Amino acid sequence: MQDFEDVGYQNTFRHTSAHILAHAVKRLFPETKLAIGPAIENGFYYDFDREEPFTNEDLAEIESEMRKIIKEKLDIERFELSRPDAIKLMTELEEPYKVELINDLPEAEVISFYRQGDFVDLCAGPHLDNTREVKAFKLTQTAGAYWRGSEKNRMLHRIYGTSFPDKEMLKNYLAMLEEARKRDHNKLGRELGYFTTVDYIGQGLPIMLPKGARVLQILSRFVEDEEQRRGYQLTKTPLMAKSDLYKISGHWDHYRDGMFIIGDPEKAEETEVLALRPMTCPFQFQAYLTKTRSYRDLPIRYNETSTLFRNEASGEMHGLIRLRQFTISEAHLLVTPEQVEAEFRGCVDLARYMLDTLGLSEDVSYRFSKWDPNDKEKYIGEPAAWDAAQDTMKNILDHMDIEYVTADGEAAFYGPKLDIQIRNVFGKEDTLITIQIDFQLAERFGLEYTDRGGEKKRPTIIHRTSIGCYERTLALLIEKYAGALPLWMMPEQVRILPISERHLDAAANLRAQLTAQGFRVEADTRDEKIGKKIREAQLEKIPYMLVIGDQEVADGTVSVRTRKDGDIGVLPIAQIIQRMQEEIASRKHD
RNA sequence: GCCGAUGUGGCUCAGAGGUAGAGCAAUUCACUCGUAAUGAAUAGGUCGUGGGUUCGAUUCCCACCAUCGGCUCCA
Repeated sequence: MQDFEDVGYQNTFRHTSAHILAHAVKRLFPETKLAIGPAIENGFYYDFDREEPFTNEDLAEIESEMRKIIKEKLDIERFELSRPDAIKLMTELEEPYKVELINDLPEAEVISFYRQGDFVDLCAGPHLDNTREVKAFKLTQTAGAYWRGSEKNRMLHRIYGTSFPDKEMLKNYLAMLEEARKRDHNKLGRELGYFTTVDYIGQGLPIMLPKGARVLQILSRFVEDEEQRRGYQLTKTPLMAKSDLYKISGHWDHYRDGMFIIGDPEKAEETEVLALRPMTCPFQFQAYLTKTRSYRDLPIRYNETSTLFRNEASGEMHGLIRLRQFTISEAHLLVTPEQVEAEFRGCVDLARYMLDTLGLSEDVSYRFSKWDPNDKEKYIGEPAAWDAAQDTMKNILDHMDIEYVTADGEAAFYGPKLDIQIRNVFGKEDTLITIQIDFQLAERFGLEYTDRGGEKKRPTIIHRTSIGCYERTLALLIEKYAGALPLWMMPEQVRILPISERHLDAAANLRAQLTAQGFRVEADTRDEKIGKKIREAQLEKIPYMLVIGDQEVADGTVSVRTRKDGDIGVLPIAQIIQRMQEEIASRKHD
């Protein structure tokens, strides 16, 4: 058997699985039209066009048909056809999507097909030799998906599945998914009391409960302090502005669907039209514009813990990951062309420092997001400015030890981005941090500085975040640590557990003592058995549980349990304080 | 926005066309307790919202809202 760790083989394996899926669907529902069915990271899918969506019962039926096809041990054969013959074959089989695909293939492309029994599919391959090799598979879900990924096209029915060379591997994979589900911030974050949502408040507008709000506060204080150390100046700018501002920035023309607009743009002559801010840039630029600037003043680094509002489409919201209102560690750096590289590096360095401190470094990858020169709707500015900004960024990236992938059409509307992508427990990727170079907005806003020789110049603008959007970061932290956040950012660090009523005073005293030392500490003073109090504290992932009873009161000690190591013994209070202080100071994470 | 699923007390879940249950949690009393789940009692739901069908709906139909999984979009 070949090595399943080999990505090439794995893709071949999953791709053949997709063909078996399509084969089964065609047997059971012959009127179904085939679209495409690739291997993906953890499995495969196939898109089908048919009137009725697939039900769970259909899936079970398809699975058993797939089992039959595998048992039939069908050989998989490749053959090639000329373009006219290929089109003829697919037309005969009434597969319009395949015909469309063939027509779009480049002139020189070899057009190949794969056959297994009575099933034929247009396919570049490669494939396994025989259907029997797919020993273990499972259809995991159905979903809608647009033909060729465009919302202008027809929505097809997609079936997702996964497959492995043996049953044990499938079982392990499904068990891993089950574990990931337990860490899902959207479930765990609610259970642990970090946040909630209310249907009459609306989508993408979470209530941050005391624990969640506390973590956001801890993180933002940490970020603001660190940025101050690195020469940033904090601003506090309005959450909304007149439409005039966004007309200058380009948001009005290029981002209006993404904004919450107050007032009626149709009656702009008579009434005020405002919009909640989707980004902070134009506001911080106004701070720059308050006086004339010299090259000696640059770089200027404005940071802000900035709440933004984006009118995301209704189906986009998800837990704390996609919101309509969120708060981001925002900054804009106004720099001379000579300073761009050093300042950009500084931004990357800060982002990496943040990721290290949070313990997320291993989960990220870097993406160089460029514009799409053909999409005039989405972007502002001339190709020359884009080329300059992209060349500058590429040059910097290539001189840093950063491995990155390039993505076309992922830029912001005003400039290219370095996106730091993070994978969550399910392997799903999102942008956590972004650093952008902008050669456009300085012109639009008339930002300038006087250069050494006395001439007026445009500063280059770096847009960046250091830790990303706080809510999203919290979501990833909850998943990363399964709710057991590192001590320094834990909303409740210590819980005191008096064994009986006669230890309540001692518990209150200890609580006061620890609070005075700066710990976030609570006491469980309910009339409950000690075992139950401990159990509940464990479920809440409280890092330190201090049990206090007769012996401890007499000796000035506490019985210490940690969520990680369990019972670590009876220690003098001073000693446990020192231990916790050291752990907090080191910002240790497991 | 599109496709699909879901929505019963704080949580997990039963239930059925005739006006709702269980366990855990909560409250009270007893027990004053050394690593969750002692006993007794009490309270808590117009079954997501609004229409419609029906003698009657939470259960059937429609619309809307929210949540979840995808697509598209995006921090």
